[in-house]
Amino acid sequence: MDRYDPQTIEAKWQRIWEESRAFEVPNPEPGAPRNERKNYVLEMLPYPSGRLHIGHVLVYTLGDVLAHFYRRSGSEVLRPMGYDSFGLPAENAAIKAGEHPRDIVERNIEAIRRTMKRLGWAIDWSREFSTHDPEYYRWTQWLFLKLFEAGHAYRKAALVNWCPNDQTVLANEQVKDGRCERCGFEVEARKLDQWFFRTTAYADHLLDEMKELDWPERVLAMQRNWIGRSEGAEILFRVDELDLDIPVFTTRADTLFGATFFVLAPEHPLVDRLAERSPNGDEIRAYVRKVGARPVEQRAAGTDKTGVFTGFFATNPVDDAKMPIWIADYVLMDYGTGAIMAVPAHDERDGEFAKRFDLPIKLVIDEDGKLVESAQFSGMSHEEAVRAIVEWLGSRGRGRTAVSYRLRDWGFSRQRYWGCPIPIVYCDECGIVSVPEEDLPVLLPEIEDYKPKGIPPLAQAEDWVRVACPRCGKEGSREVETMDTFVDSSWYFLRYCDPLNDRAPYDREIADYWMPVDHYTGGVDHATVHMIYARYFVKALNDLDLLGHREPFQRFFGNGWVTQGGAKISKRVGGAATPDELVETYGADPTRLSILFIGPADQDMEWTPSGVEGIQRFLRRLWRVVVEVAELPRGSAPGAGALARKTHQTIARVSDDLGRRQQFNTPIAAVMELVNELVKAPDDPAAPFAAETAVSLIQPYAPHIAEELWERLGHERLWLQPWPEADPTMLEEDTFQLVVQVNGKVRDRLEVPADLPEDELVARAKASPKVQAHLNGGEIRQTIVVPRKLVNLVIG
RNA sequence: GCCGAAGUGGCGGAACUGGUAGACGCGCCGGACUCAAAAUCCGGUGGGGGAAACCUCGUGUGGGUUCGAGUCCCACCUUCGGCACCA
Repeated sequence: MDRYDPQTIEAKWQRIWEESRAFEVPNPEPGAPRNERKNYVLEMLPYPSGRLHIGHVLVYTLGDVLAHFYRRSGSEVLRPMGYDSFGLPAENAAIKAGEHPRDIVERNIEAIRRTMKRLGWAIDWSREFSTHDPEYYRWTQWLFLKLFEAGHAYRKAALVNWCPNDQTVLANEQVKDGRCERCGFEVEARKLDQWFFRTTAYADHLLDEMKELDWPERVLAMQRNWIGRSEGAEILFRVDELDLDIPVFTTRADTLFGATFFVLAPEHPLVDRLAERSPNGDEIRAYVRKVGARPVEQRAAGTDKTGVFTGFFATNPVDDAKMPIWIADYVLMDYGTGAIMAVPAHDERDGEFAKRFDLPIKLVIDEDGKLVESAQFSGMSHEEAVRAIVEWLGSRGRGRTAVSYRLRDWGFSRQRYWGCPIPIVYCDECGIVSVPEEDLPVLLPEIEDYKPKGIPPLAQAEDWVRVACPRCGKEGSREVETMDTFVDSSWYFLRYCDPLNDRAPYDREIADYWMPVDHYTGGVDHATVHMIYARYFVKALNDLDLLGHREPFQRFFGNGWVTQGGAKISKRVGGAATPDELVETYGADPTRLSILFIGPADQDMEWTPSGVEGIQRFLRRLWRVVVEVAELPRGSAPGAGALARKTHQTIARVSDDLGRRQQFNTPIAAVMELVNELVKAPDDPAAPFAAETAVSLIQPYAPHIAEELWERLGHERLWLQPWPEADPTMLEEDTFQLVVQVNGKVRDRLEVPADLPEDELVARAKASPKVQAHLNGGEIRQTIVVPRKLVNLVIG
């Protein structure tokens, strides 16, 4: 008998799958009815700034298991793959290596593809693309133009992180403790005109439409936090000297009588006017200039509060008290209205500020949470008072209920080279002009030096920048900023539906057929940014009538982190085993099984080689026993013995775990149990059935060995075989172990026929000598019978 | 501070709707095969007591509901994750 040799059989079956294009799936014919059996299985696409690591093996194997399971269960499965190949990490790696980012990225893609094929993942390779392909980003640009023309994309001045030493804009991730990650210089804030998508316009849609999603609660909670909807009121405060009203957002209208001063954000539009008319205008201007140079992220909590008095007063609408107006950087311009009423007694930050500048503190809520010193509202609870005060203000035209969000508009300009060019021309006459559709793609130009230095690198490509205005024909200049890579990944799942389309990003009918993604898998670290943006994109496209769906990802599975030696694996950690090394050492099937066997895939896990060794033992056992069974003469029907029942039970368990429970470790244990039983009884009439079933059930996890053994059992193309179905009548044993409890404690276990009536169960329970000993002749007050489980005798 | 998830043997983890706690695997112990080793196979393996039958304790802590709680309820502790000068 030959031994299990993973390398040989894996190469064999990978060649067969490739030659037969086993996992390609055709698109529907035009006009085809919607297929209820379609199933779009997708995992987040890899970022090719490096090679694959064990974390990828987990995600893509998990997707693979589902794809095989759903396909064999009768679904038409779409499972594509691509590469998120634009972006900063690739560009930084390129700068470091002195190479072109394209060369680095394409070399990595080659290596990643090879690794993916060695792991035997069942991917439809005919749909593969990279986001840096002009044929892809052409359509990224096209979609941008649609959004721009519909008013979803706009330009406004916004602060960026600026490193004065490197003369460049830094992404937030490149700023550590207020300093440039590379050179250590203190980061400054600079105001730049930049591109934004109006994600805030979708805040309520993003929130409300989450209800339809089949996502883990923790991920939904993350998105809710990120959107940060809070309900409160907008209240107008009068400034008599300036003859104007300043609106304020508050969730604590009940504390209005405790407001003792008023604060504006340094960027508030009224600040200039106040400075102009104020005796200490110079001081105000100096303060605003000073704090304005600090990035908003650096105005951190915990540091001493700073501020400046303007000399003006606002009037409290409830009691006409005069409140001094201050300017302080603890108030943020981009939340609420950029102005607050300060209630030092009941707000920690206002309290700190009041102590620092010796401002009055007025208590308006007592220990019982009731209002005091609040005129006719005194004695009310928090909820009552909020409602009553806002109503009172409303009747005088001084306030109304309002909602505020933490979510910001998505700033997607990047002052970098390696990204999708923004198809816009600036013209002195016409302003901001779209590049006409027929001129797409706007190709990323080749430039000498793409290192960042003060101006965006694309500005160096002068011939490229100078271009005739598409509208008036006079000389204009191209947009030199590029798009955030999250734009690329906000619609890639649509392109997979129709990746070769050269007339549109996708055919609407085809996208509507495959979408939404039925099963999305990826790291929870992308649960907010990427998955909020993708949801926003799909909703916006839906509103533009470019798509028939409003959500991209119906079901989401957030996989855990894989650690090795305690370190989180994101890049290649020294000493960590790579997927290629694992495949060479153990084989693809053992690697795939062991990563999913460690534990629940949605929790963090530690990868250790000892796990693979256990899996290898299991696969060798499987191999031996199946080959042994295959060589025996084919006997009679499986019958209804213990092994046949165990086999049906295993089918039911594995199917339920994969389909309903989304549990990926326990099916492996279930098949191991079955194989253990089979090893004990290879001569059982049900042995061939058990062997075939074990092979069939393990196929999604270990497709190579499964295919090889399937062939040896005299069949072919297991990957096309229907998923096994359990016979419900075979799931129950004809006897069961009756648990007998006395006062809830297990005292005996009796093997009894399954069809025994209840009174007989009780009779047998009482007859047990062990039970007798514990009954002690006492009177039985209550008898509980759980059919097919237990009898509990309660004595006094 | 607000929101969310999780605490079970030496280890990773099972136990789905309240009903035999510890499936499966790792490790460890003992045995078989072997000149020996590897591989493989068989048996054992939560703590305490007992020669044994068996008894007893046991799922982060303290209460509660229930005939019965790892599972439900209340309070607390710890760990991890998200948000956070967000008014």
